[in-house]
Amino acid sequence: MTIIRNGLSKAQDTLKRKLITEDDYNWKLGESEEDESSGVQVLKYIGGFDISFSKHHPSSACGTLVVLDFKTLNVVYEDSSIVTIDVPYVPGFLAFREAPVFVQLLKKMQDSSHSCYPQLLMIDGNGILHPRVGDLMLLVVKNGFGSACHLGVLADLPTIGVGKNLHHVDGLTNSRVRELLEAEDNFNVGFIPLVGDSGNTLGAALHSSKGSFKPIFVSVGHRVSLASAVEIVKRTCKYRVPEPIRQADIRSRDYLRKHH
DNA sequence: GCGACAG
DNA sequence: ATCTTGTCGC
Repeated sequence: MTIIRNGLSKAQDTLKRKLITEDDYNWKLGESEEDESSGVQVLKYIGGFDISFSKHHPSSACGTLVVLDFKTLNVVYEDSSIVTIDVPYVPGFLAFREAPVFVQLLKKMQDSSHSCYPQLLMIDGNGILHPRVGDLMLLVVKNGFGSACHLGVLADLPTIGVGKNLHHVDGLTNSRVRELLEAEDNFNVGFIPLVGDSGNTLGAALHSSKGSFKPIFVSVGHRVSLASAVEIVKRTCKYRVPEPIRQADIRSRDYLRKHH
């Protein structure tokens, strides 16, 4: 197992060299006034990706890519694919299971020059809120490289990582996060920065919808800042899980049920 | 040594 | 991730 982890870590480090953790895109969030009429690009198409697995066939799964209209949150594109996944799940290396299907679905959309190709993707898993994988050429590793980072680099698209559970890393534990959330002295507008023992801000915990005490964990995937990521996630939450991910989740499960 | 460990 | 019914509440 340790030999496997070493190989996966090395592959992760290679991709990590391309990671960008700041805003790097040519559109805006389309606040109100200066929208489309002013000529600037506005964020319109947000993609969501998820995989569901079969109960009796653990190696067969369904990957689903959806695209939603940022403003209406309507699903404007959907594509699912049944695949065989033999790569085992190893904590810290989730992306290696998801990457093949993800790339296949995205490439299909790209090749067909679809009009609603996503400007940004939301991934169910973490971004830089992820365990260290070792030093990178003597450089200090400032953050991890979760599946949202991994898929973002592969697609060369901005990505946001959204976890439903906390992956304990850099001293961040459920009890620690609970303390931070309860100590709402930081009456931040709904989210708490997650600062690890290293002093780095790895993500944010936020109560995304009214009826959920359980937070979601947002972190930078690729080519977006944490501030932008949080803002975008907030705007796409009708329920606890942001719509792009929720829709991909629901539809991948449905598709798998119908076709297996 | 033991437990923890995204989906 | 997946195994799973009802149930309490807005």
